[in-house]
Amino acid sequence: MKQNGSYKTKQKEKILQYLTSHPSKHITAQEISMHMNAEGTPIGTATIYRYLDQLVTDGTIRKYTIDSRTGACFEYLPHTDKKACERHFHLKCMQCERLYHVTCEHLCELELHILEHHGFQIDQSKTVLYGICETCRNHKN
Amino acid sequence: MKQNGSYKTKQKEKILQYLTSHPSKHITAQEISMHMNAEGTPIGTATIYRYLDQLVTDGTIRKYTIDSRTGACFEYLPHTDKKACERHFHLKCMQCERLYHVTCEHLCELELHILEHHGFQIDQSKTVLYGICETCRNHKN
DNA sequence: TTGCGTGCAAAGGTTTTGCATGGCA
DNA sequence: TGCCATGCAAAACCTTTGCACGCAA
Repeated sequence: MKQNGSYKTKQKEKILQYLTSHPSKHITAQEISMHMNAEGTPIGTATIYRYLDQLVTDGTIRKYTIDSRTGACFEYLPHTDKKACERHFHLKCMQCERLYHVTCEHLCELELHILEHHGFQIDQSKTVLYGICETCRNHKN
Repeated sequence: MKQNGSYKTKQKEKILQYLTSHPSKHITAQEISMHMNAEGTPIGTATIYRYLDQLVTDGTIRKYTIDSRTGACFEYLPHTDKKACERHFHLKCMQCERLYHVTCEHLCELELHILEHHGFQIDQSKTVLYGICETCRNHKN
């Protein structure tokens, strides 16, 4: 019987603290590494990746890749109340990095449609729609 | 005055031909390489990446990165008309990790609705809907 | 003590770069 | 003939893995 994440360590605490103190922000493994070096408490790369993997698995953070050149990004999901986020979708602005919570019947219809016509059951808590928000589009050019 | 892509070569022709013959399909640089090997006309990795970069820049193909583990994917955009609703969304099964491509007017309507009523312009290339696919739900205990 | 966690180094993979050669115009 | 394009190899990356040691419980 293998149980991951059963031990509490200083490394995990520091990494999670860094992630939670920057909610809705893109953070790479490299940034975490450099931050820890700057703090005088370096953490091995392997440890960082292993712990990030655990956090992704248990849903604490989300992993995505905008560009393969810069590598994967990780982002803390600030909603502790998972139920509160069950009934709405998330819109993430790629420019200002703000996260919008949208509750809309269109989205519920969409979910139903995809389930009925495409056989796919969407997990709203894991799904983020990426794009550009109104504010950023207005400020453009 | 530097001008990229000013020369027409056999390598470029073969790569573009392969991409256009598989519209709406995700193709990795590695797949192109292997395909060319199988065809008896191998093309250097660097050449493939350099040309793909050009095609992304001029908008002929689109670059996706669903998973940093497998690297970037490229996809031919069959329609130059941007307002055509022929693009598609991605459904990623969290269980079998398969990626589904869905072209559906409901999704296009959704995109339009979110733009008009929520002021948010979705970037389909970055957006992945997570959930469980039909096959995995049927196989569930 | 038990067994997970950590760090180091090495390996594995994708993508980029330098440089000489090849090929289009 | 000019250059850009190509190919090879090496480099530069990000990420994973193996192994011995450290540390939480």
